[in-house]
Amino acid sequence: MKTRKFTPNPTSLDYAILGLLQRQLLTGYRIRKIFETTALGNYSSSPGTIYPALKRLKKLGLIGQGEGTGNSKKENIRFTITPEGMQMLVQWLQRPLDRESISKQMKETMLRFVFMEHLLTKDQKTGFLKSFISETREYIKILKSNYEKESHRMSLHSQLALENGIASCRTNLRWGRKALKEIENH
Amino acid sequence: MKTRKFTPNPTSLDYAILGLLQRQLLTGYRIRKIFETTALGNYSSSPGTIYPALKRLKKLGLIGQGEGTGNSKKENIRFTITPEGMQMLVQWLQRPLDRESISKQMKETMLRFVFMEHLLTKDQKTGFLKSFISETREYIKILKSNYEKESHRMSLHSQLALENGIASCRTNLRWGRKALKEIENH
DNA sequence: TCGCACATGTAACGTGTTACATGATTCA
DNA sequence: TGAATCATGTAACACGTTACATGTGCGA
Repeated sequence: MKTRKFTPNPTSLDYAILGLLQRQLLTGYRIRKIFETTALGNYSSSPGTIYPALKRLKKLGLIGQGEGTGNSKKENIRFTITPEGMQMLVQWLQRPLDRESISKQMKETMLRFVFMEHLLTKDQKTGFLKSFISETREYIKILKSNYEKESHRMSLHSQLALENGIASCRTNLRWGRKALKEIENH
Repeated sequence: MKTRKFTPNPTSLDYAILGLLQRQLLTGYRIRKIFETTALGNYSSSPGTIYPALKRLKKLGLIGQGEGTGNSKKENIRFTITPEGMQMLVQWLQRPLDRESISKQMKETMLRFVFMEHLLTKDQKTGFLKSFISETREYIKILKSNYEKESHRMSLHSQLALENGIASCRTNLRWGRKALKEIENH
């Protein structure tokens, strides 16, 4: 619903790829396998998704080809992130958190949290978490007042669903506080 | 990643619309407003999403036009769900829960939970929750063993992200047990 | 040598997003 | 009368999904 520019911004998937490439050189296939098998792999691993994404990232100059250290054709470890790609990634990581980030885009938010570890300063990271905490607290308030005002009018299942939403946010809030502590003590 | 038929199945959005229409007659605009304002509104409310969706649901015979009780042009309360639409909706509600439902598609799963209230039998509803509970428990086990095996190799932020995932699942598990109790006692 | 995992791609298709357009009704 | 909201739509575009195609290298 946000007004975005028509010139297409990188997708969440694009950032996920950049984030992976920031730490290690990978082939398209490796990236697919990571999305397929790991917990972060919230994204599709199908070739029809990954290869076109790599293509457009390359066209935008955000990634480049690292020449295969190529004895066999196998380990042609391929893609590298470019300085421009790095800049893009960091910009994404630095975006302020809003309501959507914690209500509808928690997975993307967690991804940002993971990727920022080696790319942002300690202050930026604790700032991120503090903002996460306050936004979440705020959101819980809204959900709760909503619950109190409407629950008598809501059906049982709707009530329970809303309770689930509130409980999830509370869990996130606790997690945020814990994470903040751990990061503050190095 | 599931092998789906090429003939397009209804989207999650389509089911959301059917679910709303099951309880009340609504105009396209009303539906948009619901998606825009309510907690369930995980879906886009833009006209470019809703009106084409309504069009295709109508073409599939899943919804129909209720003639406006039309004094003014305003409240031409429009769309109704057809028997075929009802059948589709119920089939969706009855789908067995799998790992994806509780790991990646929690919002859709909650939506199903809300819509099944008046459409499934008590046994079906408790069955749904029992299945939800056991799938979630199973998934937590996997995440935990993953954590124990890998955490020493993982970076701090990755560890914390995984902890968030586990905590979320635990919250869902607790919620499931609570919901089950409430539904079992009428 | 048979099959499987590795590895990369592409074409067709449907859907959501953005952006723009139009007109009616309500209310200040 | 003019602004805001109600109400419906469409065109261009980009993206993900499905399905198919192709070829290499390795181990049984």
